[in-house]
Amino acid sequence: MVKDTTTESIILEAARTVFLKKGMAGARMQEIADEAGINKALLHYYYRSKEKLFDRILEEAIGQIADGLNKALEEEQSVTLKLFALVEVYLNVLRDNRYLPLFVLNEMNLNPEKITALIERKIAKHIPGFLKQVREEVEQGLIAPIHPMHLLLNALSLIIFPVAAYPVLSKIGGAGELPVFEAFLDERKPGIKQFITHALRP
Amino acid sequence: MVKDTTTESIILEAARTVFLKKGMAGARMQEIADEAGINKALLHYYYRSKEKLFDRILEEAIGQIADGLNKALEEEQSVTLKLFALVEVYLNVLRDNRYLPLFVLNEMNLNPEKITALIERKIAKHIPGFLKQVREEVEQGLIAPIHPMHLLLNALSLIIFPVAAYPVLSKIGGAGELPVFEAFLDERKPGIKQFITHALRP
DNA sequence: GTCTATAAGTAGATAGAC
DNA sequence: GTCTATCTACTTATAGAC
Repeated sequence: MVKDTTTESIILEAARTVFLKKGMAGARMQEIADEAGINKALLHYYYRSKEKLFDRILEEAIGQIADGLNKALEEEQSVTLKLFALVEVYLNVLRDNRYLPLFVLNEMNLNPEKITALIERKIAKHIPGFLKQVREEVEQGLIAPIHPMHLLLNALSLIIFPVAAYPVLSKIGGAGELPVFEAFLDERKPGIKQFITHALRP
Repeated sequence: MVKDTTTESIILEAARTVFLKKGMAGARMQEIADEAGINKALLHYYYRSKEKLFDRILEEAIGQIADGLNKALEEEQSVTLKLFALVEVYLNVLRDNRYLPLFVLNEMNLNPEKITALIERKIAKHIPGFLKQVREEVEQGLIAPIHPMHLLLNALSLIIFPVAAYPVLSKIGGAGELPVFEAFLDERKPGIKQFITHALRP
């Protein structure tokens, strides 16, 4: 993969870094310019306004989340294996984008209309099928009875929350300190899988 | 409970509403003044600066989280019942403060030093004891083997994430719509308890 | 395309009347 | 204590030289 070095992509990379960490309200065009090693005027030359630049980054972020969900749920597999795939896919994405969840959740609260438009068509492709599959496996006695939507929610919670909360968690760990971020994620993978597996035993 | 109607408490209530929803960077003193039905100058009369007012709200918010955790873990009960208590306590708090988790997580990312100082002494009182208890119950075969810290983390994830993500989740629900917020929380309580119970069966 | 300089608008904070 | 008016600093955005 050749790294893009055009001014435009350098700006996007810088905008990603700043917006993801600070959000729309907290980000400064000056900081993005500094991060990109250019000046403010050039940002406006490529993207007319802060909002347009932000929208670009936001759409990209939602795309990552949607892609992960769709990729994990589209394969023809058991419910358990689909959830395992979700663990793998998302934790790999989050390893390089630890601010992604908080960023999207935040902007959703501040600007529901904007995100709703982006999210509805991208996500939800494979969700109804997955929920149906859960109901079937429950009926067949393959997994313990559970509300399908809550199962998906539980899996997403176990995957995403610890990543988003890592900075806080590392402070309340008390005696048993939390390992550094990457090692922590490596621990979570089997931890989550085991927890889900146990919970779904019939 | 008699509602406090002093100017000071009216300001705090307004600041709570605005800061919790928009964060430090997104909040505007003018908006807080409007919400309180007073003017900007008066905010500065009571709290010298935006930051001082914000700090007051932040400390309060962290207090709520710490109190919930301590209250749930301090009783002399089994691991499972402590986690059940955590579900009850937190979901009751979050019912009236749905922005609480995102608010704290965000500000932690933006200003780690500030929160770290507040969090370390308040939280972590009962956590080491709880972790030890988990290890003991595992050894005694009362619950399935699990890493104590991950169990606590899993419980917190299942409780908090769906609340924080509710606005997004209600959009990706697809066919099976999510119920309104309060009803959703009522569903989560037994849902989480069941999931944890199943996962911990030896 | 990229820069410097600056305009225009906004937000936090203060002065001073009542 | 509470208000109106104002100051100062910051932020986005544009004009115009190179």
